[in-house]
Amino acid sequence: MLTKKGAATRQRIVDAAAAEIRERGVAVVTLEDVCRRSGTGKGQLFHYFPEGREELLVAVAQREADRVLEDQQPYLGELTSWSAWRQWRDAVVERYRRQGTNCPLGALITEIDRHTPAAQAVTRELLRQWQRQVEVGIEQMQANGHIRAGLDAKAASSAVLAAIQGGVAILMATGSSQHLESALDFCLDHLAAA
Amino acid sequence: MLTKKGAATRQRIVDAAAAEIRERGVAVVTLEDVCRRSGTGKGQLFHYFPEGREELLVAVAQREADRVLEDQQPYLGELTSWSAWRQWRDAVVERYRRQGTNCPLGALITEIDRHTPAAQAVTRELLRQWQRQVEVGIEQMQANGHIRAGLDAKAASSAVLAAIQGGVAILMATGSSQHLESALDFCLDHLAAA
DNA sequence: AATCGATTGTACTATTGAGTCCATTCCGGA
DNA sequence: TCCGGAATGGACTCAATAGTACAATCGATT
Repeated sequence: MLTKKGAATRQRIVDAAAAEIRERGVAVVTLEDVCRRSGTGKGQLFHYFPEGREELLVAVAQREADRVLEDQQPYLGELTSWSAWRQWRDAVVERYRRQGTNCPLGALITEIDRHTPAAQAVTRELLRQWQRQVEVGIEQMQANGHIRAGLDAKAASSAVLAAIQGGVAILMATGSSQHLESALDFCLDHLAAA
Repeated sequence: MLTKKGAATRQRIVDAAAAEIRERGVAVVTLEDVCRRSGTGKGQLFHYFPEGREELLVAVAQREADRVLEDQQPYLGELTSWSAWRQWRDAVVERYRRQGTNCPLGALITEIDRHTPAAQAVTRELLRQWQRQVEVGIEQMQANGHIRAGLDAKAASSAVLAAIQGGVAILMATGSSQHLESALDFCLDHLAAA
């Protein structure tokens, strides 16, 4: 029901849509743009995404969400020393700096979240996994005595996630990574003081 | 060139557009929806917003931006004691909780910022004023000895703004204000420790 | 009252873009 | 080789909506 060739075409469509959206914004990208860029036609697009545009956008959102976590590895998974935390911090800043003032995922969310529970699920799952990994990092630092054991790791990881999201949001709006850097440093300072 | 009656009509249009967008999302609101709700016609709309949809959206964004700061008063302007900071914190949480999972301003920004410098300016000006008021609050707390003088007020206010923005973003995505609260508490803790 | 610009209502146009249809081609297995 | 489902391409439909045209009305000023 889905040959190797078909899977490849489907992937080309998602890639093309993701690229178009990153470059020009979700609101202005049409299905024809996606077809042109992927070298396919409406036939294929609706063959692989029977629900049409919405279904394609969810697939793109999922792909972008996966990339977010991938781009933070291996640092995010190994937060066992202050130097590892700093490397992770730099990786996050660098990743979003490169992305510039476009936030494909953010734009997708504000556009489709309200209508499609599937898209909401993508967002929540991303946040959940991301925060969980930060939380594990904090617990490891507590285990080896670098952070006071009394600190609420869950609350602290919530704050770290919020700091990143906000820093990124401001980066999108202003083009400057200064807030993101200040916010992360502020969090690391407070963790180190604990 | 703009009578009292005309100004009132123009305002009705902006109000109607803002309400529709808050309730249903910017992507799905049409100019006819706005006309119907404001009791006007296309004629008026294009009379008062000759550039059409874009110009109207910028006006709505400006209005929403103004509300953001208004809703934090009088607390934001009087951050001279820890109890004032806590009241402000509660006002921010309450304000965004009420707004729920809709972020009219955020949605407007992701939809129109790329194309219209005017919209970018609205965002930046809001952030600038907001952060400046927080910074003043920190400086006041330093002046009366509640915060260590060595703290970099500009960096700290950047972090506070990012914490709020991120907390709000996560509130939009998940419906829970937990991250916003944790992030603000985390910031206040760190300020108090300084 | 006469005038003139501001204001208002509505019918109309032009475009765009999502989604459909269907004929054709490809390709792996019997 | 033949078959059937998967894959492909593109022309076509149809609805929605931004924006225009224009005639009618208001209301302040003289």
